[in-house]
Amino acid sequence: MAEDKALDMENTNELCSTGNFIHSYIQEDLGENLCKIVTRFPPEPNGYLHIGHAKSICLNFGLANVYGGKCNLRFDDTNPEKEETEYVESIMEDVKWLGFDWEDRLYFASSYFQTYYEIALRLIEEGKAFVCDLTAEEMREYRGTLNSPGKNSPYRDRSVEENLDLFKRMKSGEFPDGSKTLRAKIDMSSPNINMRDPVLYRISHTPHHTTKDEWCIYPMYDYAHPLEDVVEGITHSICTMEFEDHRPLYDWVVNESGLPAKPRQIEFARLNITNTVMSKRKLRALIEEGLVDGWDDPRMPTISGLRRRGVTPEAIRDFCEKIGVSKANSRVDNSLLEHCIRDDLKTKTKVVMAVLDPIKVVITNYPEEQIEFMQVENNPENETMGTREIPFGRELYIEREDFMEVPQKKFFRLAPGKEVRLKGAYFVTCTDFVKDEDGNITEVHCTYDPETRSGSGFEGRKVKGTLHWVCADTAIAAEARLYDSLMLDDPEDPNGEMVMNPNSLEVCKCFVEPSVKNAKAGDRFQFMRKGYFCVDSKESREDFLVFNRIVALKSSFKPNK
RNA sequence: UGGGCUAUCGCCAAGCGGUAAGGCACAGGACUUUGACUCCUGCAUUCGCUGGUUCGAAUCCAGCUAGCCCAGCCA
Repeated sequence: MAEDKALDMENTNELCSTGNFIHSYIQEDLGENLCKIVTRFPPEPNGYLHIGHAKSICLNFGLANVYGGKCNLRFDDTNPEKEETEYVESIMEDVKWLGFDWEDRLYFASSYFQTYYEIALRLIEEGKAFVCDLTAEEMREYRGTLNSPGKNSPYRDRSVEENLDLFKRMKSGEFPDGSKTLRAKIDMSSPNINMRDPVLYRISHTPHHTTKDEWCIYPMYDYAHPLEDVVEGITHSICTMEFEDHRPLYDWVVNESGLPAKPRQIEFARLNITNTVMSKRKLRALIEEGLVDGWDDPRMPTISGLRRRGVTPEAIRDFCEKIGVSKANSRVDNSLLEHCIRDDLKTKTKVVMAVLDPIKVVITNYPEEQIEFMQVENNPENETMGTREIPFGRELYIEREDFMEVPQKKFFRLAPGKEVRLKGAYFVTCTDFVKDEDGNITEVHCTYDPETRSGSGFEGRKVKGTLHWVCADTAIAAEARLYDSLMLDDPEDPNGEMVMNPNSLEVCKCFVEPSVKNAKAGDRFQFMRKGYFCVDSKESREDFLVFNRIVALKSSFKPNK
């Protein structure tokens, strides 16, 4: 036991130098009488999780893990108008998929409704809360403005008895939505608007996703959240910056709760990524307007979209680690996410050949009807993945962009008279090509040099370019979906308009080598020189594979414009 | 014109009074049967600005400036 503790301290000391500011806060607290921390991830089940939530998940579960504490999953379901069971299910699936485990600590704010109610009753008895009859509009007027203080509600001085009576009747359903609220009695002249007698409870007769019509009064976030934390014994309540102004109210509720726990609220800056829409409101609108194929459209920055796209949880976790945590507004470059994805996939995917934009190649000196099998490594960087055999024949497909009738300078690929290596096969030299009446190239003719067979040890001469290819007779026709990193034309449109980038999805009729024939939904590959791909889990069929490009490979080749 | 927060390389981000970590991006070069990967090399005499304290300041003090958040019976 003592040993464990010593080990823990050693770990935390190490973290001192590399951790973010939250680590220092926790270490301060740990130094006093705290020996274990408890954090929580508290989503409202009103939509699907996105990569911004992943940052919070990694932070909360990660912190608990580092300090030998626990992290709860808690649904902040205090607003029946927005919440649905579909969302709680998807959120649980996503958190699990990301690799985190809340064990038996799954909580719902809604399961504490009775507790909140009892505490509210006590607050009323202590003269710290009152029932207010002001309409929403009147309340806004009484609240004052950013620059001027508010004034007390005319209902502020009701007697304890009257308040108790009214609040109980609110609960029993006697009053319509919006007719009354329960408010904290704090300070209408506070420079912090959150402290100007904030609403604690409102009336809503909308059925709730778990409690159905059991309640018609619902606690507000500012009242419920601190209580949830106190009840669960949360030590560090980590949230985003916009709640910083709410902290005095959070602390007020914690103190008035009468419960011993004293959670500390810590705020950090939410995640923004270049070219990426992160507003839940906008993501929902995209779906409602039918601009995307649901929450899991592979272009979406949702966890389910990233998953369907083929991004791994490891890559997302690595990304969340690399971006750091601070209080400064920031926008992380999308290239960092892409880097994390490639970095994770490079040693764990099989490298296969697929031609996305095919042009036929005829090896004129190769025997007709002949097929030979070439052995290639499944992943040159990971020998444990073994080798496979791929067929080679007289007619092949190569990438249209790998041939140029008039090559630009430093073009290492095929052009009349030029020799290249076909990966895993032979050197071929372009001797001729065929054009149709519109001037489009329809066929490239080459000769091959039998001496140069891959693996033969041929050293006679070198070529600069190596092309991927597939054998025309045995190739499998498939579909590849390429995604532009820009989903919306202008993700930060100041007017909030959402216009899809017309190139956000490009569908290619492609050919893949026969070895991928039995690929299953979710299987990932590197298509040599083209990027990482994943078999689509929704639309791929056994007899017609559909691949999503997860991310392209980097390239220093600059095509002339 | 109230309150809160933030400001270190193109983008993130360490730094906590002893003389600017790291990652991404980018640029060169080596290697290469992926123009990928890998490997080298380069990339802030300077920390929003101006003063001050100090032997010494990104770090302390003062004053500015800029950006973000707050006036839901949303979270």
